Amino acid sequence: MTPDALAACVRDALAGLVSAGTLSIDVPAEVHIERPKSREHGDYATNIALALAKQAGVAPRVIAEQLAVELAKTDGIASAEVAGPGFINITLDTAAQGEVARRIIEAGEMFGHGDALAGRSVNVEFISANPTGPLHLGHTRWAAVGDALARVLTAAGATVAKEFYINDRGVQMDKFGASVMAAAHGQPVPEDGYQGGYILDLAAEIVAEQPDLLALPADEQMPAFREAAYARQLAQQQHVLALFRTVFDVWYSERSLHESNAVEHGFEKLREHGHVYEMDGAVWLRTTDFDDDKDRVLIKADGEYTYFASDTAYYVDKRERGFDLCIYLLGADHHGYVNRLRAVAACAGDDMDDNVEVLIGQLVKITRAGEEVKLSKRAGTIVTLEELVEEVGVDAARYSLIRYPVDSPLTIDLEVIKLRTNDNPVFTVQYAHARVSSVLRNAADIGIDWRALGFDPGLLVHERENELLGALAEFPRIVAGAAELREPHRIARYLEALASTYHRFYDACRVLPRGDEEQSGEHLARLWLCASTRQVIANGLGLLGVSAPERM
RNA sequence: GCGCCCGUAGCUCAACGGAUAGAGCACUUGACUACGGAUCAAGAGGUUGAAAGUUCGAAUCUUUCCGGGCGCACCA
Repeated sequence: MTPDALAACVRDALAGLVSAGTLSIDVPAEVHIERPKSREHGDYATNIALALAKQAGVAPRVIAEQLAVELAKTDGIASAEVAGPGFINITLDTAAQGEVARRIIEAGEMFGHGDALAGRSVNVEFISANPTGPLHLGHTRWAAVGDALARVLTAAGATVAKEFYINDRGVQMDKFGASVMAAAHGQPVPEDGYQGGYILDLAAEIVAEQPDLLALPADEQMPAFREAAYARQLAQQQHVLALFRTVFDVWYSERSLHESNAVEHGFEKLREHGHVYEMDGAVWLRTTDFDDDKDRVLIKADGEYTYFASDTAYYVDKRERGFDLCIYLLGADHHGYVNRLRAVAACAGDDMDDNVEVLIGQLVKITRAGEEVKLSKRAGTIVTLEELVEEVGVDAARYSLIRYPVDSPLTIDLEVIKLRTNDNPVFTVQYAHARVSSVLRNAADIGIDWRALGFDPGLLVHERENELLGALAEFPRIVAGAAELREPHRIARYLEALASTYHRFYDACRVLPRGDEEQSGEHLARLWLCASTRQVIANGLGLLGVSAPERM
């Protein structure tokens, strides 16, 4: 019996009361089933009687009493009791609870997957940095969270594409080119250029491979250096992200948007919907029709398209490529874009609540043993994605960035996430996986083929077994919730609780026969419980892009 | 000035309007003839920034303050 199945039982019981005339309500589509914090409150609890009291015009406890009687008759439910103001505390039959282990093993890697977002085609755009330098910490939070979000949405049934928009057009690119060119000539980079040491490295690489660039006429030389440096810097970003296990399905060049006339096309599309007008020699989009605080210019008085025009065209292009939900992950310094991006969707004739979502992530602060690491481009103390991975490893970096909700500012201590102790939650979770793997290895070594032998779920009667089964049964709901709320950190928090629950079980319940002890049904049932725990931890870590080691 | 986000244990942070606000670390005290002790058990630690409101019930929703972060281009 899973929480979802139990919710269906509660709905059936309500429908029964309604048709019998004892209750006068509309049977709700959703019944909230929760796992009580206190074990004294049974395996599951529901507040449905409290929620329905007003509509029914009856005291919540009265509804609860009637419903509890019905529920207690249901197969798989051992008891249903009314508590407090009208909660119903439900205890399952041991066997009904234990069946969860079988379902997990049968579903394998698919356990936790659902169909809540089936049929949705989702574009998740994140990072989208200029190709003018290395990816830094601000990008890194999204590299981890965006990738995990895409995995979670996929698990919820959506078709997902991860997309990186390359800002490869405009004055920043020219400054980048000019900086590299200056460095190649051994000159100081321009005042408003890019200062980092990587510029010198890029210049040296390019000169070594293409020395003839230095001899080009002045007006051809900067573009030549710009293009050579662009290619190398983009490749470097792609390489680093691949190491970080964040692999994009689409790298979309802003230039290509202009070269394919998509900007004109997007502009025409907006014009068709009637939100475009001219004023002071410029062409504007009336985004104030849809909650933006001011209208935005599409074409400047000098006839040039604005960057905003690219954004609108890019949105139209995504929709025409078949995505019905465009998710943008932006840093807090871009929160002013939220309303205008939503307005763009509305101006293009879309539903700004359904076709577009903008998630804002707060900034990341780095400390080392409690001391803040100042991030300064000029002083060269920027922490790059590559450096973070070199220092703490991919697993610790990804996990540490994912386990916090993105709407609060985050402080990460480099010393802490390197620790291989409980200070560092990623190791707690990975250790639990390694520990359970070890038990299963030992079982195989002494010749127990648990999978072939099967098990009796009714034997899992220990309190710690019950806790663990309950925690495992939660996983599909956790995944669905993380997808619906776009909050992958829920997976991490769940895994930490599951790891802790497993350790408590392990401490109290001997799994394998000792010495010359006979192998019993209890041993087998516990092995199935272990195997299903390993499966769920592995599935959860997989959603975060973190490895699940068999040994550590 | 206008707008968005945040404020929870000493620290880093959880908690889709639910029951006694929870974890980890740090602190105190226990459990090792160990299926991986990288573990477990127990204790202490809180006026959820403040005040009012909404309701059976508020850290969560509303309003007003206080404090912190970020943003308000015919830049990209």
